[in-house]
Amino acid sequence: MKIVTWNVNSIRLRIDLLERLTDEMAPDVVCLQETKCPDDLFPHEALTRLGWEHVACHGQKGYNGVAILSRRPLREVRTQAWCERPDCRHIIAEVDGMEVHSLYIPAGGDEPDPAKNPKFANKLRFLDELTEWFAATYGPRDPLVLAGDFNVAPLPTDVWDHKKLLKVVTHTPMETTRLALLQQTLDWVDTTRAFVPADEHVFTWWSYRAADWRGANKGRRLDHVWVTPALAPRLTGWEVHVDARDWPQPSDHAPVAAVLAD
DNA sequence: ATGACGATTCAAAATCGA
Repeated sequence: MKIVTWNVNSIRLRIDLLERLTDEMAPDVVCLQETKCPDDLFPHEALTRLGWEHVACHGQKGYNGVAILSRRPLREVRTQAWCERPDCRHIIAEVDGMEVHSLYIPAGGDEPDPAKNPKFANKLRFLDELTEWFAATYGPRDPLVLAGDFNVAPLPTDVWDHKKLLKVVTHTPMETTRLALLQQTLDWVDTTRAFVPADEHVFTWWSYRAADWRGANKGRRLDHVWVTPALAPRLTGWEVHVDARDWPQPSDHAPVAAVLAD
């Protein structure tokens, strides 16, 4: 069972890249973020042609949007709203005895000060609400997968320069401490870091503004697949499909995979 | 320090991303 998460940055614009992802990564489940597509315009027919017969989507016009694509049937599809906002950022479905969550945590704007920047305040509240909800709703023995664009780079090696980014949104202590609290709720296993030592850099996002993204390599690890301890013994592999950042008209995020034994 | 890019939207310039 291979689970991929990808911030696609427009599902309609990048449907051909989703075909390439399907071919090159051969996932069983794909969690998408930033689909930027209302549900009535979601490209179901194109996805069916790619073999994605089971699709759950939760989208709106222009912004946000999440989806789950699956080879096998999805059950109990539902969505979650946060911070009393209409944003489409969280969809949940059961597949093969697991509950899969596709999650898009807010970016948070530029200024990392909740008193000055309402978007950053909203991001912190979003993280706090998630933490309270997971702690109240589930236990570590529930078989859960939490995958998505968390918009937080938790470890010093999850950014290209830890010191330079401490005051940059995605890597501030206000965000990383909150993400750590979320991780503690169910003793979530960060699947990429189950394989890559904490002193090694891993990135999943590179800005569109870099002239030479690969050469400069000023990346951040914003995309994550977490599993509960119930699923952790089945974890057998990981991948960041970095080459996807070089596909024609790419997303600025690379797909991230976790592999679980069947 | 600024801007660099890219997607979307009542279709031109603004907003958002991170």
